[in-house]
Amino acid sequence: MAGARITRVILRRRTLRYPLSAGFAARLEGQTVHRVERRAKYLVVELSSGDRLVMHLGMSGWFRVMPAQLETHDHIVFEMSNGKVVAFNDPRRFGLMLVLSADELAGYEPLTRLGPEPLHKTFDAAALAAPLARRKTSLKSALMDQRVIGGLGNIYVVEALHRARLSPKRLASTLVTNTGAPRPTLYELVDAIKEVLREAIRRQRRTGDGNPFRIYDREGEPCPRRGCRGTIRRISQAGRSTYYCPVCQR
DNA sequence: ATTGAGACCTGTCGGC
DNA sequence: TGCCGACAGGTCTCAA
Repeated sequence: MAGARITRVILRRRTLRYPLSAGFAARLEGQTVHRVERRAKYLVVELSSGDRLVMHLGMSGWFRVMPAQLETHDHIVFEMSNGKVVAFNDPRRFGLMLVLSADELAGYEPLTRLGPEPLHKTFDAAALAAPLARRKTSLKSALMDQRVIGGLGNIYVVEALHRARLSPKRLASTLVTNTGAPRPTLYELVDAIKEVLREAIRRQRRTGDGNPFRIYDREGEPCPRRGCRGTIRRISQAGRSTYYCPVCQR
């Protein structure tokens, strides 16, 4: 899409998580896409008009480029001046699309509230220490909070905690000393978070052949850590499934 | 102010 | 085969 003009927007469904605003398509048609950026789990498309198209995939949203044919849940279709057709497919309709002016974007709370980007150069143990110290909840729940760190979801929190050998049930504040300094385990967690994300980006997609994760959705399987004899367990935390090894994650 | 539960939707899967 | 409940990658709102 970047560099091309949006020639037509087809709304096959006018409501995703929210109803699309009146004039949604009109504000997009005729605009050239200057760039496509990402902030946490939000996609932000900068248009020649100065407007921004903000999108979120929710749970089940994804894009197909040049689909052979449109399917049931292809709710929004972008036709581009370079001939590309991009379809947004989202069965559960937890996804989101809206057009904001630059000013509106700057004040858009879901974005302004977000915590730091885990792959940004300045993200480190010190950046996590303060928000974790304040929390009275589990480490798992704290990392799921987008104000603490922007862009980690259930799968990658689970994977990072296993890699860092940290129990998801541990109190978030136990990774920080009483003077507010990161404990050694917090440095390991930060490294683990960066690793799981970089690996996921390298892999490009969740599904290829089977489950690509070490822990996620592997209840009952042996812990993959070398030398560990534990069995992966599934528990529920704040309504979400957590997978972990009770033997090596402490 | 923080936290967890429930809601929003549809599809899939396992058990009976 | 068919039905039913549980569960799914996220976020918002609400009550405690």
